[in-house]
Amino acid sequence: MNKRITIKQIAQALHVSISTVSKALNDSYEISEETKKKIQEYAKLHKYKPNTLALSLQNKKTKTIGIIIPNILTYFFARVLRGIEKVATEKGYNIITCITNESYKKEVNTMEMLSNGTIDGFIACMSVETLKNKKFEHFHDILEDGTPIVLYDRVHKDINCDKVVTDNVKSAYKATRFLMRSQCKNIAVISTSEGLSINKFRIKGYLKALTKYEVEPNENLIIRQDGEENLKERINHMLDNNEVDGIFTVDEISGALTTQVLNERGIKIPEDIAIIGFTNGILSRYGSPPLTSVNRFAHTTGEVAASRLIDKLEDKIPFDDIKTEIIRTQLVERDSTKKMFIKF
Amino acid sequence: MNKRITIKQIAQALHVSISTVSKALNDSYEISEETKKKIQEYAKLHKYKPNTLALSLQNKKTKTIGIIIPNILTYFFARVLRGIEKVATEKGYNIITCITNESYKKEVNTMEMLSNGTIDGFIACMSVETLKNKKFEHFHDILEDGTPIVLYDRVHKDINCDKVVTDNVKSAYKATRFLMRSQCKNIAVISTSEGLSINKFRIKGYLKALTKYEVEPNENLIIRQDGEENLKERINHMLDNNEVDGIFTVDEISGALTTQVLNERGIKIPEDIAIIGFTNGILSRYGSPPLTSVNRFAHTTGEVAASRLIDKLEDKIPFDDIKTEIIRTQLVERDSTKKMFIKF
DNA sequence: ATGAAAGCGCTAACAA
DNA sequence: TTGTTAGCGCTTTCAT
Repeated sequence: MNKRITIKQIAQALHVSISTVSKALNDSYEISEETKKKIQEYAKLHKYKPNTLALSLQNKKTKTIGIIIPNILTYFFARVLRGIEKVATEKGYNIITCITNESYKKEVNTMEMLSNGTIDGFIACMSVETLKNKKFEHFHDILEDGTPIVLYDRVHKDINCDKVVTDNVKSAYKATRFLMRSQCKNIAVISTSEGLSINKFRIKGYLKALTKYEVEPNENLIIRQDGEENLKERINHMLDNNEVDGIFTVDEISGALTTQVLNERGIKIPEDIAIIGFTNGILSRYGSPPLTSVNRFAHTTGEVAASRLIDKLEDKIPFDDIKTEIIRTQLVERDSTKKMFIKF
Repeated sequence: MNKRITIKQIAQALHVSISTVSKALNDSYEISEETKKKIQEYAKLHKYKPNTLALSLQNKKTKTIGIIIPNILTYFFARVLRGIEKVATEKGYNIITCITNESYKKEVNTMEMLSNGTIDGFIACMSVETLKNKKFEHFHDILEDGTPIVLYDRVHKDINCDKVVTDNVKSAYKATRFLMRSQCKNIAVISTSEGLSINKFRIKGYLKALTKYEVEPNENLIIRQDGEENLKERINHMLDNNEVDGIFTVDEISGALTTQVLNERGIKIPEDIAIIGFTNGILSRYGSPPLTSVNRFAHTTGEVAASRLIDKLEDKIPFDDIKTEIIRTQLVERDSTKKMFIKF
């Protein structure tokens, strides 16, 4: 079935040696124009394509990098992937993408599987499970083998490798301050997937802003939970029992769900309650109303991670030159926040 | 740097031959329990892992499949990928994902690149560009080489391979009929990315439903265009000049944008105007209000495609047994349509 | 029970 | 200018 032609077959057909064919196809100066031409034409005619596997085996380089993604349905990760993909392609690398579905086991399996010659390096984001249980053995093993890893978004100090992250505390601080400046007095915060330290950092930023501007934090205005079950009920409950005029939603889903609740209650956004979101994704952009939110430059995150890894693979950076890159965020103003500001 | 141990090194260390090691590691009956144990222990101790590349070169099978995705930010595709990923993993296959960004050139390049030993088969969705220009040479070439391809979502009859698709006409027909049953008299339809035949089929289904129930199609109620620029303006314009009480939006973005327009105009959904969407994704689910829509079972699409391909790779189906699988759709009722129905 | 040798497709040092 | 040979890491006959 497989009709792919090999160098050997060309050699036989043309009555030359294998190495002559190899050299001719690589346009070596050693080969006469005449035979070169003959061989190249024959190769073209028969659609010769070098076998990537054989080449990789030879060079000990596969020119492909492994990407570990916890959940491809998360818009942020999909955009990171795109960023990675872009620079990988530019630099002639393939990517092999694996989705862990937030499972520790899957993460370990795939990473072990790939680190046997299939890939030159990893760009990875840990699963929630891995992070919770702090089981990092597989990362240590792989790094020890000399395979570079760049971690993005979710990281941990116990893993000594390159990292690309968002400054969550600072960004949340700025978001909260923005609400305060636009005259919100009672600001709530909502966070799902509370298991992630990332989200904890965001709440930290929120608290920091309150403290800084001398607002007493109110635990009744802080909703933290793991999934999205009952979230709308909890929000309703909070609104029933508290005065709220601004809500900082720490992830996309929370933002969308909060919008739904406010709309259902007939509350005007932003006049009655303003909303500010985090991770400016599709839900923020296409919501009703579109949400003001903290834009995370997912694409840049992917680009930076890929560049860093490839530079390492190509020995432009020594293996043990470890760095953590912090990707800035930017507030994108849309219709869910008020336009009048207090200076302070 | 790379400390990965090879079979050869084990052989040297233990003063046995390479083939003995190979056999021992594969638990061959030819090797004495004693040496087997010795070798296996040594291998374990030194974390020996067989080199995947070498194995693939030998077997002429890589156990990896190439996935071509036009745009990873499209929720539908991301979900298909997940479905593929799931069955691939179950059956011991890796996937190597490539994003074409709807570019013909990128599609050709990556597919050619991969079809040289790197992958055993493809699961692909053509770029818009490819489909528009009807340039299918690369598919023909690859199929001719004996590399199987399963096409999903966007297909063309000139490519003779397995396909997994949605019945767009029928689904659109049902969606439109649903609106009519819920007492909508003047139903508009909105479609972006009109370049795709898929969307044309959906409009066809809409027209079919109208005709069937003796409603005269009105061109003023049909918006078709390629991107999302000015879409909101056009919708507003349509609403200014026509009586409309139901809108069928043929893709997720149209649905979200239509919702925004209606909300901005203070039009009540579904009392004044009902909306029904297509491709039940994140925007429909988390919109305000959540949209009733045609659910496309993206996950199933991916699963079916992967199963089919792998069956072929493992010779459970002959290469030239070609089939087109049609994945059914299902209407998911949410808050954007009325609950009262007319029987007809 | 163990080992030598050939080969998967290719490159590269060395010989001719 | 062309060819021979060894080797990348591994499996698999075929000897021993």
